[in-house]
Amino acid sequence: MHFKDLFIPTLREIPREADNPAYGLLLRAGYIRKLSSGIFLFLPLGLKSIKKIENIVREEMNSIGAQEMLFSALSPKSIWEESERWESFGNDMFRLKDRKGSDFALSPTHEEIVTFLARNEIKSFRELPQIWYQIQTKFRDEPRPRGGLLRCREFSMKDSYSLDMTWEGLDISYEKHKKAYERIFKRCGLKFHFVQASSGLMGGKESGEFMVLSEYGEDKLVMCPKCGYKANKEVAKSLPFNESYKGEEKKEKIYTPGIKSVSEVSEFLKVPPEGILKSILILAGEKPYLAIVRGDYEIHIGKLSSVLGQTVRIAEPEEVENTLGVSAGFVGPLNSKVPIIIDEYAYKIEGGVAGAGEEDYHIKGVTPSKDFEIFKIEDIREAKEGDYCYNCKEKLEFKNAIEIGHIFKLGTRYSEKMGAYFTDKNGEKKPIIMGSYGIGIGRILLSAAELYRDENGMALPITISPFELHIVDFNLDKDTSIRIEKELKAKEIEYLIDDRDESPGVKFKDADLIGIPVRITLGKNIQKGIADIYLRKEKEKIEVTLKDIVNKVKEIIEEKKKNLNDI
RNA sequence: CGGGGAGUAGCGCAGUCCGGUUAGCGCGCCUGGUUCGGGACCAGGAGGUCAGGGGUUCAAAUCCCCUCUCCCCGACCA
Repeated sequence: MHFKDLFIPTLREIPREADNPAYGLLLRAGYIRKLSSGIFLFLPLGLKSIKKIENIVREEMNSIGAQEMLFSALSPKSIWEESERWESFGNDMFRLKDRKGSDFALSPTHEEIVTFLARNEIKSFRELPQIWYQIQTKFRDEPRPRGGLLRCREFSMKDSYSLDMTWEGLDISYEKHKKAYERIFKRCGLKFHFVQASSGLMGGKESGEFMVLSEYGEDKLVMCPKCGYKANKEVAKSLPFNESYKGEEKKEKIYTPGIKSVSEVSEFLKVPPEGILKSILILAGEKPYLAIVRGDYEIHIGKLSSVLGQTVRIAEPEEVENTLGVSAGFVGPLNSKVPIIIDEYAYKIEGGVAGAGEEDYHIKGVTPSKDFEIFKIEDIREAKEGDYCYNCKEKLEFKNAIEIGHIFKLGTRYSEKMGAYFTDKNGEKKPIIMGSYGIGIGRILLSAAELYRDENGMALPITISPFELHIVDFNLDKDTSIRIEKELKAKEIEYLIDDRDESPGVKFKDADLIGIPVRITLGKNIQKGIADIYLRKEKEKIEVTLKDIVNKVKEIIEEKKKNLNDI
């Protein structure tokens, strides 16, 4: 391919909208353009990369027996009502009406659609298991799109769904996906981590995420450098960095007018935050609970949701007053009217401070293990910087990361709600056991750009680079160029030849920016029968005779591909 | 949804506070010439509803009101 024949609008400067370097590079290198917040156009180079990524995904999905399909982007309200997600997706779902006024969604994910297909078509255990996948555009009306391809409102995703008849079967499907994902990301040249994750809105039993470390990532990873424990902060278990609080156990009610927050109480009563029982009213559906954590921690809605088996939210101030008859800030666990879920470390407090459950009063000397009735003792606090590893007590590391893949064991949530049942060997009707597995295609590109960028541009892994070879041609000897091009074609090397009438500097700068991993320069050395090979990432220059150059390049390319593809 | 910032040529920006020639600069673009191993040089040139709408004024990029778009931060932790 000739540079002139491709639309590659490179930019000299970083567009102002680029909020992270990798995104800035993709814009500058002419891979993508933004149409609107969180909505992108893929230009020739970007599309070529995306297609290569998709093909790797396809190959690996097919290798585990997954079958490619294509579902619809539009979906009717009715199936979302069946799963009760028309509500729970809330504003994140793009909705529209057809001419008759019926409601539709631009699908943010496809569990409902798969379940619809499965319940209509899968009748017998003989038809199971199945793994179905597609590469499709998803739509999510993100409250705040950002980072270019990081968080989009319209984005391409590979999503697959496993249908099994047993829980053991689900475990196998999950493991298959995990292995396939590892191969996919390795072949795409990414350095990644597999971590425990939360299943959030999807619902389900177990889930794991594939993460690429990056300071621009939106997810927080918790990692133990010693034992290798890795988890998303949303589910991370940890040990508090300080000892459990022991205070005076004599109870004393203290007048604390207007003193509400932990920091205010801490200062006013001269008690450290870890000696304060922070009581927060949460609602699981209609049902209220009091969640208690140590004052130096935050409660974690996700963990609470999994403890209670349903989505919970923190009550509004008015709801607090209506339910407990006291304003937020003085809520306390003594004589609580609602069941108490206490964090395992708040439970260890002896003689701590809590709200008195009475306006403008706090109470000292509270010991959870003696003073009030407890519904559950659980880990419901958010891990924080400074905490120690639950397993080995090493200090945990907190790092930002980009989520590139997520695998879930869904279980029977969708099949039961939507009626996807099969008949087993014994003639019994059973819900299909499902799994759901996603990969963000665009995020792979962005992550690669992030991982392999330098001050001049990027150096994409050869497997996902739009081309394998970039030729900077100074047009000094047409015959040689033509001959080399012929040879490249014969050897099936994907090349981009820059024979534009531009100054050398411009061509080199563009080549560095675009990031094709192998380059040859056809310049002055041609007269001596020599051309230069330059390895973009390694920044190595090799001089080779014109006679051997194509063979040498082929060798390098094959070597690079082998390193990534051999698993 | 709340708060902050921004919108001026394809891109990056100045000008706006304090209204007043023909709205500038760098890069890019076009023409001609010279160059040609790291974003070349010379000469000439094109390109603007100053986000949109309304208002104030003799006069608005500049002041006021409304709308749209984009970016950043936050979103109930008592």
